[in-house]
Amino acid sequence: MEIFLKTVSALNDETRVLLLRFIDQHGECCVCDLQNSLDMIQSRLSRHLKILKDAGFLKVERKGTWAYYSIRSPLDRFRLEALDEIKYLDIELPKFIKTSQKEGCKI
Amino acid sequence: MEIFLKTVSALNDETRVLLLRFIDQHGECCVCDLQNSLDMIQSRLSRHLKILKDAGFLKVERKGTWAYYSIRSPLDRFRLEALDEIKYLDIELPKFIKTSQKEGCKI
DNA sequence: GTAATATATCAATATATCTTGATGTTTCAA
DNA sequence: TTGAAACATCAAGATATATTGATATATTAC
Repeated sequence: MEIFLKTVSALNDETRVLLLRFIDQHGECCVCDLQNSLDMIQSRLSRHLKILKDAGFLKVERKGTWAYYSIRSPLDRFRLEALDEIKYLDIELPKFIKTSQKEGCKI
Repeated sequence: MEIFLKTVSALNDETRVLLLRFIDQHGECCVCDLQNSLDMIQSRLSRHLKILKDAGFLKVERKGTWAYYSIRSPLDRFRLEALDEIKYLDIELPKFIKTSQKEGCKI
């Protein structure tokens, strides 16, 4: 029950649904990319990423000071279905603004 | 997005997960049956049933003063998956105490 | 009509969650 | 080792949600 509720409560926020959709669409993103692309302040973003990670949707890989978040794989059936459901929501997806590695981030 | 969040937030509560599981298991239940079986006060129950109904999981049929709640059919894919996920949670399901119609309810 | 029963809704309080700005931590480069 | 960048976490306030007891509505029996 606990795990189910953690999974569901992670989905229960518009910001996180957008994050999932965005990362699912674009693949691996670092936090500063997400900050730029989604126009969110860093603490807010960090919090939501943690919630999605703890709920089993995302994984992180650290490279130096960067943290790259991507969809965890494999996902179990229910999480996959959720992701699929989100894919077909009518969300206006912001453009991916990639700053990391290109010219440094300096957010 | 709104509908998805409504669906998900309906799932985001232990009481409602139990309710869904119970009604899914036993079929049509009236509120007083649920009160007896799940040992919940009526206002609390009524509120949660309304949330589940508004989120598309349940339907109500009124017979006289009784309100019979059951799983809405057909359910879309995501709601079905959610219900299925709930079915395999390790929930201790209370016994169904049927009072309605047998000898009147008088809760 | 009146009373009683089943259910729904409201109001108040308690609890959880989200947002923001400030502060910590880690890594890298000079 | 010092400074800067990327990220995480904390504290405070704002907002949302859950619980309870009280009240409202609707239906039935008399």
